[in-house]
Amino acid sequence: MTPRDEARDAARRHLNEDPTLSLGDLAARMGIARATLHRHFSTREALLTEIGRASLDSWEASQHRCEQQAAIDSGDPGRLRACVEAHLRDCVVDAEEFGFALTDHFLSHSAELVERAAALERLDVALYAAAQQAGVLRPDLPAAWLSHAVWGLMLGSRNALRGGDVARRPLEDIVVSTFLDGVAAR
Amino acid sequence: MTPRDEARDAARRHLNEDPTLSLGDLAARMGIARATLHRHFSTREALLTEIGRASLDSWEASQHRCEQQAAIDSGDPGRLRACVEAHLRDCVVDAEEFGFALTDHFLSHSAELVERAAALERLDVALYAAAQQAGVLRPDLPAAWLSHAVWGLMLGSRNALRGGDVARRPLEDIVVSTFLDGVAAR
DNA sequence: GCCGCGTGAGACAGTTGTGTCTCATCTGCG
DNA sequence: CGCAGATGAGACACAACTGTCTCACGCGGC
Repeated sequence: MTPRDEARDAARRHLNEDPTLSLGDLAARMGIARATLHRHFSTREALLTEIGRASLDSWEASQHRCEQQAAIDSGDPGRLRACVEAHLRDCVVDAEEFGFALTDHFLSHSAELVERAAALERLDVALYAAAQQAGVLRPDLPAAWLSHAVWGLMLGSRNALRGGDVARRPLEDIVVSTFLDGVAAR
Repeated sequence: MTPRDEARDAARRHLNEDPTLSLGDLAARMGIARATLHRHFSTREALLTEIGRASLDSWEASQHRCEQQAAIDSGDPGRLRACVEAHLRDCVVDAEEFGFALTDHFLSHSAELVERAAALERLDVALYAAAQQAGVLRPDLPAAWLSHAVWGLMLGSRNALRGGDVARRPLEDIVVSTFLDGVAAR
């Protein structure tokens, strides 16, 4: 972990708290001089891009960890179901750590990041589609919608956590169960 | 509809497209002079607050329209279920029209709006809790979480729509069904 | 025609954030 | 000790946005 990476992670944590922080305020909270921040990241955009990359790295790592592509190729229902659930749990963690990036205006206009995110999202959609094919997920919903729903639930889980409305420990189960089973009584 | 209200709605539409618009760009897109915009709304905050109020008005109107308080008091499962569903559909419409307000940094820091939103949310949470009590919704999830989940699905539905991944017409059914029934095959 | 009102256009100053630069200080190492 | 590299502190210019002001124009009512 280079000093630059450490600075990036510290900046991410503080920006996750308050995305409106100016570089001056951010450096102050990080306990370093603004000049030092500029030495690591020449511009604000460079810093945000770096954080965005780290966020996509984490997303991609989750896809690899649950062997998403292999699960898709296998078509095995059990494997697909496990993959969906594991990925969902990772998403909750990412939402907690990178949440602000999900709605940041700059990040959602950076061509590089948008393109890479789109590629990762395509694999997620492929996973959902394969799970539908295998009878794991309902076939009557657009696979792309499932991806948007997960994204929304990520934001919701982050807010629930920050608002103190749901404890951290049961959160993942709650999100997974809400997504898969719905909230209606049966 | 006063000229001020018309200006507010026009501004809302354009800010919904691009929340980063400066007042100069916003006025240009509205086809009026920046000075005229300032005559209607003395500051940017005044404009945003006004839009935020309109958004909360719409939320409140939805609660009245489906007689939310009466449904809660009645404890009638059929009524509660209808109320939850109707409210959810209204939320999808609001997300489409006011979506940017859901993640706007200023709006989520305005004491007036935050307080009023909290009051409206309390009634929503009461609805969900009553629906749980009546056996309409699962009792094992925190009622506050249901409110966060709806909020997240609103954002997700807005994104799905803007991304062209889901058509407008089936969207409400999709959101309602995802929320209530979940996405797992059965 | 004349006047009042709202509007467009543009100038203006103030504020804030940003990026660059300089200089003093500190720290680790030879 | 002497030095190289990194850091903190602060000055500086620049850009963007904002809020205020003035002035000219056009349009409607009297």
